[in-house]
Amino acid sequence: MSKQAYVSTLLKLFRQFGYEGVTLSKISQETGLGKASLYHHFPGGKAEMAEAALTQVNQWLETNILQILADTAALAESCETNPIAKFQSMCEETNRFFNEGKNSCLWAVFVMEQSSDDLMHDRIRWAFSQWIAAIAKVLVAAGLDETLATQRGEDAMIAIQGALVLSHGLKDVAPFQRVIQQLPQQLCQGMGD
Amino acid sequence: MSKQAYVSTLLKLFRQFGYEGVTLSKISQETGLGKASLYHHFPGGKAEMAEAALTQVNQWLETNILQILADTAALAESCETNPIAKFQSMCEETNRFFNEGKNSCLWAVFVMEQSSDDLMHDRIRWAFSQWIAAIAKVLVAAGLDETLATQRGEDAMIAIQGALVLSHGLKDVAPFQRVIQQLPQQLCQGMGD
DNA sequence: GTCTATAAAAAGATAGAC
DNA sequence: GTCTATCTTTTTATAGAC
Repeated sequence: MSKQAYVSTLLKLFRQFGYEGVTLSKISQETGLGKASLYHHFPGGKAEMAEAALTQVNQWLETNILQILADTAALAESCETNPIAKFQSMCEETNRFFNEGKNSCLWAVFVMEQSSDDLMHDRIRWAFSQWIAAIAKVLVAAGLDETLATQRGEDAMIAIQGALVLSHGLKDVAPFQRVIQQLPQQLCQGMGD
Repeated sequence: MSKQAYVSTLLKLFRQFGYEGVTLSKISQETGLGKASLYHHFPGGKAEMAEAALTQVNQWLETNILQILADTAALAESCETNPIAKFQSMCEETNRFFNEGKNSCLWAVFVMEQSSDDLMHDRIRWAFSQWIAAIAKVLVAAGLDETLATQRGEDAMIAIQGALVLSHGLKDVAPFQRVIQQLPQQLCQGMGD
């Protein structure tokens, strides 16, 4: 089992139970590693394990979301008039990442629990900001006003995070599914359609 | 110090740190009660304390939100054409309850953390459902299609919960403030205006 | 109703053998 | 790189005096 696989297990646990809800015993059980072995891979203990999980999420954001949105190749021309295709790709990735709404968001869990120290919280804030800015940049390139573009980026974040909370609360992924499906249109409303 | 005051302290702690993040030591510190005294008031221990906090939130919902929305007096006539005043009252109450966006939502924290047992989760699901249904009922009374009305109720929940998450993530209450301010209009869009 | 004292269990973390 | 064994601290919870 590779280190990446261990981190994936950590991510699964932390986003499911929160930082305080995860114990080394659970981690040991899920990874199959003894506690002492966990400290070999993560000398900083539980805190370092949570950081590793956060790193994986932020890397997912960079690789699978920010890159798509910032991509100026191929679709560039049509995107300038209507970037809906980019937002559809973004939503597909997001839907997959959150397992159709059944997973929770590590950022939300850590932030709501106030378990993250200043350094972690800064990295979470960075993630939210970057995602919003990347959406806004696409919309500005398509001709939208900058203030409105940023607002729509925020609204997209709000919709995704809120839908995850509601779907978990209702034990029904339908709200999340609806949000994911409507989001591209909403982001592009009033544009070249 | 009355029992209600203790429960308010419990609510403050649980929504700030989550179920697992709160320890009896913290509770003892914040309430000024010794641990043994806490068990006098809440024989069921930490689980019962969390239930009491949830009860207080759900009672707030019934008293300050559901009642306003279901109220058929006074404003009834004008509300039939445009219920925006009711939604403004709802948003004012919500804004106060969440301390302008600086508080988190106990439902969201418990649900995301998966700390709540089936019974608690059912009470949280009830809360979400009732709030959504109450909004939808107002909109239906004002002439909106039932399916669309329910969708708008869900969207309101999504907006509130998502804005809380984002505002905490960004350490900036502006997104929550904007959502609260825009919500009444959004709920009533396309109606008697 | 509150306290001191204490128990019992579980938590995070380390030493040292293999 | 993984393990067993152990340590320390913290946590939940209780007994019993006042």
